[in-house]
Amino acid sequence: MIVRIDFNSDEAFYIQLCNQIIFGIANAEFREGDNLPSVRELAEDIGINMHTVNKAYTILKQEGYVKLDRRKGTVIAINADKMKAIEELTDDMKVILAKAICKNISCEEIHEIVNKIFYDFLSMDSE
Amino acid sequence: MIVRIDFNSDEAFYIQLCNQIIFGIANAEFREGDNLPSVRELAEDIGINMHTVNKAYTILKQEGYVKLDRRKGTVIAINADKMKAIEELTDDMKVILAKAICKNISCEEIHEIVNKIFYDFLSMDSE
DNA sequence: TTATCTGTTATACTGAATATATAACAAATA
DNA sequence: TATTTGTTATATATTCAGTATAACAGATAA
Repeated sequence: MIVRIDFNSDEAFYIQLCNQIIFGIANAEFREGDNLPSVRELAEDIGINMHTVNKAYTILKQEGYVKLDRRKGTVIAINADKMKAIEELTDDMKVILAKAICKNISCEEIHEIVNKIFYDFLSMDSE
Repeated sequence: MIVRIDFNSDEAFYIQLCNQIIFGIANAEFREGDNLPSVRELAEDIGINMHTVNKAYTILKQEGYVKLDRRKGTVIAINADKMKAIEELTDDMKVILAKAICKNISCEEIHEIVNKIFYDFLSMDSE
C-alpha cells in the first residue's frame, strides 16, 4: 500500500497517517494479520520523522486497529468493540449531519452518499 | 440557547463553540435572521476570552453560517453553497465510514443511525 | 555469541496553535 | 455624547506537532 503525506494540508501528519491506514483496512488492502512497515522504514519512505509514525501507530493500537506482534512488528488486528465504535460514530456523525442540515442537504441525499462511499470501499475489496 | 464549554475536553473551545451553534441552527433553536450574543457578552456568559468567541464567529462567517449586520451584530445567515457542502460532507463521511467498516458496522446500521440523528434534529424544530 | 531489527522511552529543541489579557479603532446606535 | 458592535494590534503563557539524537529490552538471524 502506498501511503502519501500531504505536506501542505492543515491536518497533522500523524492524523493523515492514521486515516490512510484505516482507509487501507476498510478497502481490504490491509487484512487481519498483515504487518505494517516498521516505524523507521515507513518514516524513511514518506519523508517524516520516526516519532511521528510511532505516534500514529500508538493511536491505532489504542483505538483497536493494530497490535504489537514481537515477531512480526505491528500487525493489523481489529478489536471490534462495536458498542464503543457505534457511540463514537454517532458523535462524529452528529457534527457532520448538523452541518448538512444547515446547508439544506436532505436525508435522502445523505443516504445516497453513504451508499456510494460504502460501495467504493467494498468494491476495492476484490481487487 | 444555552451554550456550554467542556473545559476538560480535548477539543478546542472555539471548535466546541462553532459546533454548538451549528447544532442550534440544525434543530432550529436559531433561525435565519436571529442574532447571536455579542462576542463580549457570550465570552462573559460561558467564562472564556472574547477573542476565542470572536475566532468562532469568524469561522462561522467564513463557512457560511452567519453574517455581520451592522445594526444587529452577528446574525444567522446560511450561505447554502450545496456543491461545496456536499464535497466537504463526503470527505468527512469517508473517514468515519472507513472506521465503521473496520469495526464491522453494516451499511444498514449506518442508515439507521443517520435516520435517528436526522429525526432528533428535525423533531426539535417544532418545539 | 554477535549483530541486527522491532517497538519504546527519554530528552531537547523549534515552530505553530490555543487561549488569555489589555488596548484601541471605526461604524452604528441610543 | 456615551455606549455597543465587530475588528485589529500587541503581548504572553501553555500546549501540540514535528524533528533530532540517543538509548533500552525483546526477538531474530548470522
